[in-house]
Amino acid sequence: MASASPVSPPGQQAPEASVSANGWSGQAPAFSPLYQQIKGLILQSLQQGEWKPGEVIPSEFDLAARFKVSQGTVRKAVDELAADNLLVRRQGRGTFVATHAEQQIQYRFLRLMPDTGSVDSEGPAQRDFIDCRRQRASADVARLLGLRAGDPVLQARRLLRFKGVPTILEDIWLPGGPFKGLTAERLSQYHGPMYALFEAEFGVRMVRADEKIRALTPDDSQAALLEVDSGTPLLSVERIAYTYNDVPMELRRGLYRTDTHHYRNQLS
Amino acid sequence: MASASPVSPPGQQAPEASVSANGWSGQAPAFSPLYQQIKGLILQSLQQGEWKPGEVIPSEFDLAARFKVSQGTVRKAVDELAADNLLVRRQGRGTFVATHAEQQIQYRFLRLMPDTGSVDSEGPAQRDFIDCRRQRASADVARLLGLRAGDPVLQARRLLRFKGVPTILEDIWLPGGPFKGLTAERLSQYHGPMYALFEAEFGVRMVRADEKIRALTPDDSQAALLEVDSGTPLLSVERIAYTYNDVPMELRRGLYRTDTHHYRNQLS
DNA sequence: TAGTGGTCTAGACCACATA
DNA sequence: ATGTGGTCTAGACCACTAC
Repeated sequence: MASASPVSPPGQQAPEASVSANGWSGQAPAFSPLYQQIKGLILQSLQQGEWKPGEVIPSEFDLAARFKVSQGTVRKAVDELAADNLLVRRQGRGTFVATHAEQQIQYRFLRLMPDTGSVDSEGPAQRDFIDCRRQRASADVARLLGLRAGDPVLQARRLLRFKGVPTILEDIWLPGGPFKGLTAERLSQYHGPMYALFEAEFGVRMVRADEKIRALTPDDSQAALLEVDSGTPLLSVERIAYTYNDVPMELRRGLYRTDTHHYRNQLS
Repeated sequence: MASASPVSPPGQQAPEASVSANGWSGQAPAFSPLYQQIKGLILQSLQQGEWKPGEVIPSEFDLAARFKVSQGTVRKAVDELAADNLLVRRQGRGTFVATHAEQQIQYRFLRLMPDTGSVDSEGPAQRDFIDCRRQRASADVARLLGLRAGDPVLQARRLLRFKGVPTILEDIWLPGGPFKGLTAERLSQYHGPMYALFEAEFGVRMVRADEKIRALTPDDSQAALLEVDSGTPLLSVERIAYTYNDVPMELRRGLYRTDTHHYRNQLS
């Protein structure tokens, strides 16, 4: 098997460093540090599913041999991928592909916290799927998901209750292609983080997300579902979740009650 | 001058590694990696003002000599401090102490963005100080600032306008001790980030902050100042800003209009 | 030209996990 | 006992900045 080999960077003390021409197909900077190239190659393997979420990846020495670089260079690449939350290092055990499943934190991307007590103390959320159907993307949904208006999308609405109190009402849009075969039944049967289901059954891994937060008052149907009256101010959270290479894979519009919870953010 | 020297970690190939006893005064883990100890020592120097915001710190080799470790170990310590935004590396020039002044980003901790256009395109905010006075800390302000109820605090209220539109109304509480001598005049005269003023005149550097976000409707006076009617939902942002060692130094309660702006957050 | 941070390598030893 | 990641060192060379 032909093992991948990084572009030789200019003038390091490489034993058999060769011509400076490189084989880039993209328009990225012609020369990037070796460890960045290795990072890219590992990313590619992750993307292609060579190692699945939750699995170990080869040891640093194995990767170093495969890519024909030193272990220290692989280490730096892996360090960055770990800092990006794509890999998780565990001393003595190995390096693992990050996953939304089997995690301490139930919802990695959910920033809503109870005002008193901890996330664990309120126990698992009760989730009711209200609706799930196939439809055609509206102009704005298409734009946010990188589709064309009219492309097939899945739309779902669900309500999350904490300690019985309806707290989050979410509308979710997924591109039809990658999620072909997803049904309302499957969604409501599944217990565990939605993103873990996406990983396991559709090979779609959400690696980062952007949120835009506003305050607004709900319409009548939203108010009824959240059991508040229609003048109650709520947090509106629009999330776009991305898989590798900044490809948008989910649009989520949530309404959060903030009478007993708050959205927490850490700045630095 | 006696140069600081880190504790010898157990069993590395240190030429003159000595007894395993160490001189820790705190209750931190008895043995931490060398680079963590170096990080602590650098942090201490930052804290004591040995290098001021915006200044260069000594080169990695100089620090290595001072602490009697290798340059690579200093590098790892500095890397972490740079990752924490306490230091800024600039290739070819040196490593600098991070500052809230002289930065591209006007407000490092402000997450409110215009819905259309960029932060720059709307120009600098117009800032009106409405109020600034010395008072005694209420129970909850004291708790959040780590003071006792009744301790002296400074309280200020200001309004930020973007393109003339009143958008942010903030109440700010500062502990009286560290900010002794701060006056309403000084605040309103100063043009530039508030945290830069704190650095320059009081030696207080804000290094991180926590925010709790809610939706609510304003009271009449708040509504009047923001020029909205009192049923308008607004974002409530409670920020606690910390200096080194997680010491709280500011409490800020902001009301944000989100009709033309939104709060942006990036998850990963 | 000199000095800084940035990259890459190589080798030693440690801490931790598993069998 | 073996293998993993974690720490530490040492030295070479590169890229950028300033003088």
